[in-house]
Amino acid sequence: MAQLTISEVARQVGLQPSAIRYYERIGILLPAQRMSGQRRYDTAVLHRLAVIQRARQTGFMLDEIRELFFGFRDAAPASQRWQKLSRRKLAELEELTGQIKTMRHLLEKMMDCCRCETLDQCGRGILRSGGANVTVKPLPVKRRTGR
Amino acid sequence: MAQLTISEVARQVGLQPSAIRYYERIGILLPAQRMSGQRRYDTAVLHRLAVIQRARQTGFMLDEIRELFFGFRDAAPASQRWQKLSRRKLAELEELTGQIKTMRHLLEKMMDCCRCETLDQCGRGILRSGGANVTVKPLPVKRRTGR
DNA sequence: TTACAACTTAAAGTCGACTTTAAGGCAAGA
DNA sequence: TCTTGCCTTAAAGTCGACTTTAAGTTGTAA
Repeated sequence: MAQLTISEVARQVGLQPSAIRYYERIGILLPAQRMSGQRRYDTAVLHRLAVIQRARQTGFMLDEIRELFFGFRDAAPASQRWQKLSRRKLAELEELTGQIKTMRHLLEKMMDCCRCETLDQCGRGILRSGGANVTVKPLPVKRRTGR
Repeated sequence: MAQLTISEVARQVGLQPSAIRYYERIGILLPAQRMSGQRRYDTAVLHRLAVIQRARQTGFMLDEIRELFFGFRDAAPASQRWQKLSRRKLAELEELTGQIKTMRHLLEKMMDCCRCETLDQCGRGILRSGGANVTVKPLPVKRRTGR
């Protein structure tokens, strides 16, 4: 079977080689065999990385992905693993959706109703409506995360 | 007018004193007056912080908040400032909502349709359906961010 | 006087997922 | 032999919003 170098694998799955080394280091990819010190992969790693990418696409963090691979008894079928993790993740996503909806409502109210001349006035209004002691959940809206 | 210490201000707005010092350092709060070295605030700072909190609640990052305060000609009314920034933020939130919807669809498909025995099989399936080269936008689903 | 609480600063640490850097190894081609 | 190009590692850097730590200051109470 064809042995792939790390950069071939990276190219095929759309990652940087450094990301693949990182995955190995934190234990979501098993250590690759070496040919005179260099990693050589067979095509099975592409399946593994496809699963990792799919999991990342659906909001899983790397330690949840580790759980997907290693957090079950060995015989547990893939479908069951996905079931469990997906259920949890869907709940998280629903909560997140709710938070975003709240933010949108607030923003729209702000846009439609704010007639303030100064931000100080604005602040007074927010304080009066008791809106300042609502706990702030920063909601990590990352920009330009793409490579 | 009553002069507040930093921890009184912090308590009233639900922040840590260190956060307020941080805001001053990065320039979204003006340097406070000092009484023998210690910061003393008058109640106007509460309005200022209310605006900051409201902006954080609606997804603004600290440099956007700086823009809200200092990124306009001085005479620009608060309502106009909110208009501009909110329009932008709403667009961002809509995009985010779309991303989450995509993730949910993928997750549900995974839950309903995956009959795989092994994750390797899963990966093969994902590869076949061309799902691995979709660019991954990590979507920072932070957990336990609240103190 | 001594203890204490609350403040000050600069610098470093945190979280997650990587990337970048620095220093070096190894094989193929000119 | 030397260069080129790809590989290796460990360690440090990045981003955002803070917090924590270490070391020192100030005012008040016992």
